[in-house]
Amino acid sequence: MPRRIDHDSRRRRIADAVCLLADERGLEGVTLRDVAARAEVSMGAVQRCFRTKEEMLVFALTHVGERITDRVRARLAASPTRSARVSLGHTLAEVSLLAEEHRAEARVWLAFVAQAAVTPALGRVVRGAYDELRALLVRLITEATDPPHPRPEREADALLALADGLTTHVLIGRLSPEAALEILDERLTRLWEPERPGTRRR
Amino acid sequence: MPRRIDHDSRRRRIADAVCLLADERGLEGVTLRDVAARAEVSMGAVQRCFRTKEEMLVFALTHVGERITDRVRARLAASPTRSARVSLGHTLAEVSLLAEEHRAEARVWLAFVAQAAVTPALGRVVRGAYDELRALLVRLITEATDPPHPRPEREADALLALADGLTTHVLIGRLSPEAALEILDERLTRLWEPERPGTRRR
DNA sequence: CTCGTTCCGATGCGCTTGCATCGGAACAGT
DNA sequence: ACTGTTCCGATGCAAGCGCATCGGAACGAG
Repeated sequence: MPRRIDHDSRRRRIADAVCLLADERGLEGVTLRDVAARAEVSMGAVQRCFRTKEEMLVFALTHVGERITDRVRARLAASPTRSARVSLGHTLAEVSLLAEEHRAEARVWLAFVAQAAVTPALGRVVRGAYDELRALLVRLITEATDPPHPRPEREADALLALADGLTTHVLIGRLSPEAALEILDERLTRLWEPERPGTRRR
Repeated sequence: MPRRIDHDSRRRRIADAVCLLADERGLEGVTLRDVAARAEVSMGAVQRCFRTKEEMLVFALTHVGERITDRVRARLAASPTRSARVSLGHTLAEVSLLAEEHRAEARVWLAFVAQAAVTPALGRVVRGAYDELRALLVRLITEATDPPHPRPEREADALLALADGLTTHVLIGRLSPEAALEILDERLTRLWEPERPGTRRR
């Protein structure tokens, strides 16, 4: 048997390097050479781990996606005693990557999402991550409302889109994280208001 | 005097070519040569119009941004008789670029926004476009609500972020344009409901 | 120790990139 | 017709790209 190398850890290491570079210069700034340098491995090692650049990007994207969804789940599991409303709020804040220390992750995610709109392979991964988050939100919404929300899926889609948009606007410097949190919170508050069409309309 | 060339129209022609390519392959697929070919001019012409590639991208981004804001304004001006609620709805739908024929524009915008998070020059342009749209929304919200909305700016930010997020999710194939419209519409309906905290909360 | 196998660093190839250069085409004024 | 000015197509260049190749290092089994 030949020498033992932990491929998985190396792949993760490379994925982290991809994220670092994508955060600094965007996805187009990610080249095999620079990735290898950042991961402190040779180009040959990178090529052994991933047959093509796209394969590497897909892996890195999956890696980030899992890190995010895992963190969201963990945060949820860590405080099961809170009210459903608070859980939902914390979950959404986590999804929005508003914390300062996750800003880089948010930039990377945004870069990947944009590319995912034109690269099918990336699109599948991105959709997978969102599907997972949505399922989680659906569950939270159902648990949190009494009587149960009539369309938790629709509500989850709305919240997910809002969180995403807020992240983007924070990233381009148009919104402060605090403002984004406020908006998210206000939106959640309305979740517990019954619909009353026909009032105060011009 | 030398031969007369309409620089502005050529610049716009080149900007359109940039958008076409960005739509197909993302921003990294935009190269000077391909742009020149798509615009059916020589590379020399492109270089004469824009000193650097970044200058070209900034111009193209500005071009798209103006096209979008202009269209939104036009749609608003074209039907001043409608109720404020309807105007707001149409405006937001336009901002979200949900119409099939604007899908390409949406992809281009998303690509630029993602890059804007790491390229200051692009960031300024993107922020400018959003500022304009926000001002417009603030005005519409103020006009549409009675009594006047207490924080129209915050509301405008929320709507803008939601519209943006919805656009993104439509682009990656997670939401149908119809679903996005529904979410937008429901969100608008709630604009006319008074806040009633404390009800039906678990 | 000697294989047999697995791994990878170095190197190079073919191509593309953004950008600089420049000779000459295209005109307006005289 | 000549000149002066403005423009641009073609070409070249250094750098960087993704990827293929391969000799030898590293190690376990016998």
